Amino acid sequence: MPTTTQQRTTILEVAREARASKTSVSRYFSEERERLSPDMQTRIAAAAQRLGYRPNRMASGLKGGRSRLIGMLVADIRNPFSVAVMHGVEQACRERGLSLMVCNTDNDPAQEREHLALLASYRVEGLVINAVGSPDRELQALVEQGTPLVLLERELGEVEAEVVGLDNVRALDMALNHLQAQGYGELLYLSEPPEQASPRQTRLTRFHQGIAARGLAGEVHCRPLGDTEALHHAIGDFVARPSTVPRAVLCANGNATLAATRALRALGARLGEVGLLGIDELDWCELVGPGITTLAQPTEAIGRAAVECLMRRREGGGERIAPARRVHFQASLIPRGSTRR
Amino acid sequence: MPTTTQQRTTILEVAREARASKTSVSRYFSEERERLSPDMQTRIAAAAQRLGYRPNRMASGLKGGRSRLIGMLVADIRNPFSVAVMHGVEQACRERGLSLMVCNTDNDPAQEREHLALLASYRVEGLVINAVGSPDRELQALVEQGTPLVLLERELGEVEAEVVGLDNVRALDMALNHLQAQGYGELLYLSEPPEQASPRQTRLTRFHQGIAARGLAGEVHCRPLGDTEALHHAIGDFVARPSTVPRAVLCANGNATLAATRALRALGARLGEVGLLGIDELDWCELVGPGITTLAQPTEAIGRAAVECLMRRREGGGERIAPARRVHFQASLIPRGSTRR
DNA sequence: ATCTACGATGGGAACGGTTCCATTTGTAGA
DNA sequence: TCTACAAATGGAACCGTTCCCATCGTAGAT
Repeated sequence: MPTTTQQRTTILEVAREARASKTSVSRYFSEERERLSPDMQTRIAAAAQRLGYRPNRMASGLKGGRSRLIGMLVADIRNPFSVAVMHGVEQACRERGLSLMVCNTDNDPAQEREHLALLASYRVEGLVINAVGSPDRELQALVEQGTPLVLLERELGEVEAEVVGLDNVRALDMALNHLQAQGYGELLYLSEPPEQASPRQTRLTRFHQGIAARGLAGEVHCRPLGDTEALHHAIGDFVARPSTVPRAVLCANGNATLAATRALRALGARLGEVGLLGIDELDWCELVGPGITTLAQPTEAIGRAAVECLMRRREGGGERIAPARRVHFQASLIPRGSTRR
Repeated sequence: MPTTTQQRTTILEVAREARASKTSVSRYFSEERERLSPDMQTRIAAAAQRLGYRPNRMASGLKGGRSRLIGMLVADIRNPFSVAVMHGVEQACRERGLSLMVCNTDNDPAQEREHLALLASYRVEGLVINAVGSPDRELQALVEQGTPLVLLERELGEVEAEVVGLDNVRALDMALNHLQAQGYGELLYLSEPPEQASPRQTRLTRFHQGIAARGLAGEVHCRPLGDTEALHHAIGDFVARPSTVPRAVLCANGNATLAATRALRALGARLGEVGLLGIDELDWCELVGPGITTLAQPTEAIGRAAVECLMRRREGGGERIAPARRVHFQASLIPRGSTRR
């Protein structure tokens, strides 16, 4: 009883069926379809339909052909923000007839390198990167290979690539303005440890500048969020300290907001009495206590913009004229009860 | 000024550098490494290292060789449950030296077909599928082509493939037992419209059986969750209706839990007084009000199991002996304040 | 009428691997 | 000493495309 491992139809079979050469069939499935006579086109279409032909991407990827594939490297797939951006990327790709291949690096620089190499070997036509580490070498190789790159949020060393992301400076200003307007005078800034040139770094710096400019008191807790003990301790101290000025916690991203909310809950703090403002809007922010005030990022727009940059680059072809640019998006404030006293 | 489109190193260059044939180099990077003499191995390793060689997956995938690629089709990437499973899949893949290519279908059957074809054209060695529609034809083609399939949760028509997922019957029993034990006597079951053979269907059926067996009163709301108005109306009615028996809402998945929480909040209902139990554990369930009781799925385990099935199938090769199996996982109850009166 | 140009098509050499099969060499058994 | 066999290695065909270049008409220019 032979296993019917039916072979997929190849371009050659279609060619035979359509009484054409494989070159013509190849053309039909590429950008050069119009170069074929109408008669030829219908013949090929019919034959391909009849045989259920689909070009083998492996083969075409091999011989320099366009892969119609975009790669995306995500640092943490479990972060809703990343997923939302990814969704925007996806939609933009679909509209252009591109497919998206997503790799998650799980915040591990080693895996980042690994996956970058993988994507390169698939000859992706463009790459959207949300980096953890600094895989400069790999990225430089990709650039030299001619692959357009777009970095999310984070600029990387020497690599010549556009950066798409939030206008972090203005976002922090918005947050501080709001907190000050609501009467909070002592702030605790909560962030994961900022690496070099990351948005975390930008936000942190602006926090310092911002409180100085406004005459607010502020302190900072930058530890891995996994260290719950340190976190609870820090927040507990901050909340319990005797003072006449209302206090608020400012969270640098969604994970920080989650951690802070947990800590405040454990401490029995009333939201609003202790202010809480988070960067990144999440499903549940409206549901906790009086609602958590957030600064929402236009995630879909960021994703779409990334793909647009990619495409623009690709058109530009070898031209190295366009210098690496930064595309900034504005956050929008969603005020809720957690910053109302 | 020529663009330095530096070529990637090929197997041939490594072979030259190592004073070996490309066959040997190929062997070194495949399962047959031990067939090479120790001396040869070190030479090749050194050369590859020196030149930064990485095999081109496109090329190897072409000539019958294994692509070392697993595909995953996700119905809704924004669903945290899907992402969690995906994370399990990813880890299992990594441990086996496989790469994972993820496609999101955004709950659109058309895209589902499209992406399935795409993955097929990349000659993936296995496919983990979280289906929306019923792309039987495409799946059947893949099966005949010899690609191992694993379906998440959902069984599909004729397709011969393993199914990995929750033991929905027992999960519902657990939920009902808990609610009854906590004294809730009238239940509202909230679900998105169940399609054929979906886990939603299984859960719904068991709900009906379960309340009958326990002598509970129950009703069902199965509408798209996007229809907020209908939802609020239904929950409002349920809550406001005069009755002496405590009432609870049972949510069929994470999305339903979110929608129900919003509705209850809008209605000003106190959680616990009106019971709430959701299937799927989410980050925020512990944070809302007195905490929301959930039935957690072992998401990572499900993901890992899916990959294991795939690999087992692949070993089995042409053997069609092993019939399509179902791998069941047990949910675990996380009791919180939303089911405490 | 001849030349040129261009549009439509096809032939065949890559692309970078894998794999079948042949060759070389070392060694144990007869 | 001869044979047999296994281990180590290399040569070359092949996988399914794309792309360069050649071919063949035919229409417009000279």
